[in-house]
Amino acid sequence: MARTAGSDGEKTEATIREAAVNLIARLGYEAMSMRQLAAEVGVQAAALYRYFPTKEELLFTLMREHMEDLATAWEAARPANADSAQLLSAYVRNHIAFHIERRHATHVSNMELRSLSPERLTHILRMRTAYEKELRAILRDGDETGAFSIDDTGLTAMALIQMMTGVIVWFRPGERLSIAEVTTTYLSMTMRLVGATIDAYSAARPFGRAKDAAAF
Amino acid sequence: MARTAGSDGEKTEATIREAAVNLIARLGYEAMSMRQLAAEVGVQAAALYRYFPTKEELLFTLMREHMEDLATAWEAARPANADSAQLLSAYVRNHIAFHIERRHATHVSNMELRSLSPERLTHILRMRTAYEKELRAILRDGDETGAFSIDDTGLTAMALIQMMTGVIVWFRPGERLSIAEVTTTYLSMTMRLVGATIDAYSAARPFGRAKDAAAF
DNA sequence: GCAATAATAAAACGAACGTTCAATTAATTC
DNA sequence: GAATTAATTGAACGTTCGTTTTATTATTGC
Repeated sequence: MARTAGSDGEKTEATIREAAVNLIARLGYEAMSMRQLAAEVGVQAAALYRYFPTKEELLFTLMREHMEDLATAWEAARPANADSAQLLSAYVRNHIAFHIERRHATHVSNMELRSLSPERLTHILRMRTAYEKELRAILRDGDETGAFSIDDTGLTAMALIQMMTGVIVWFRPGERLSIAEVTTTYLSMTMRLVGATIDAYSAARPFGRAKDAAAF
Repeated sequence: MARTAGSDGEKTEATIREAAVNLIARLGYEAMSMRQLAAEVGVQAAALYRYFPTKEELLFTLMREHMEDLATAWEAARPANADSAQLLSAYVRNHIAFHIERRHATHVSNMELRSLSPERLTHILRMRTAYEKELRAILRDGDETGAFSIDDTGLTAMALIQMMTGVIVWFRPGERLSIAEVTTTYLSMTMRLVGATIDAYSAARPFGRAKDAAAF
């Protein structure tokens, strides 16, 4: 009938966020109804509007925070005083780890862009572009200093990001490959792709050849 | 009012298919209404049901035919009596050309899988797996004969397909790069990625180095 | 030109949608 | 322990959805 015993706004909001990410990832934003989300949370649909004014605002919040978290993770993972190969290695490691850990949120951020209003879409795309720009800068630097040999840095950056993000499509934790094995193989493919010199390549991977990934 | 002057079933069906691919690619399957589609075709919503029994059957038809066309295109493009590098080169060329040419249909086939019933989803995934299997076989052969040097053929196949299909996300005809330039650069990246030997690499690319792509 | 058939319109169906509003109860404050 | 605030319910609103039914007109075959 009304306020329920033990109800807590903060907890409810966190539960909504979590349930929304999972439901949208599974069903898609348009296919998920507010009533379905409410049922998952264990609440009536009207209660959701205490935390998010509209369905689209809920989607936008999930996406914006995901992009913010990605930027924060990269800032923390970015090594100081590192050469091109080390920077690229750190970028790849962080990207794969982050996206595997947040498969559902990534799925939402990649697939539901068209459900955003133009202004909100621009906001998210700007954050995404800023993140991709970091990779382009690493590739350009490496190409100029001779650490890499790249035909087209812009195109290569897009190819790398699509290749890495694609992991979430097929990767399932606990199956044939571990996260460490996948990361090592992707690092190997990345270094080959950018034409990294052997020295730079080895320096960025001090733990042996890719074939030994299982030893991680 | 009823049957309109000059109306023709075959033409109407073709128009529906075309409009549906474009609308679904732009708005998403769930967001596109049958009334919207009908308006685009220039017909009342009820008329659509003369050609497709349900909305989902329409989606499935678009996807199935897209996958059939992809398989057919590869059969035609596949060279006989070719070595691993030539086979891989043909696969990459065909994949990129096909997907750029049918950006919208590819978008639909990749993004709207979750709107299919389990049986129809299985059907489409089976076709997709069969197509990907061809690439895995090429990579395995090349690795065994020494033409390539690959850590994990399954993982590499997925990475390559995601990288190549990703083209449709950012490529716009008539902008900075031509299809030929994009294809050449992707070929170069692919050959590096699989660790192709220089000989096999050059043999598959008789028109010079990737940097010369603009001359195409 | 008349019968048969193909192609469409117009209207309606029930169900589901996002959202709002008033009422109600739990927790907090003083 | 009364007043205030926080959290939620239940019912309802108008709209839109996919789909069906019935009637009507254009085209085709004889």
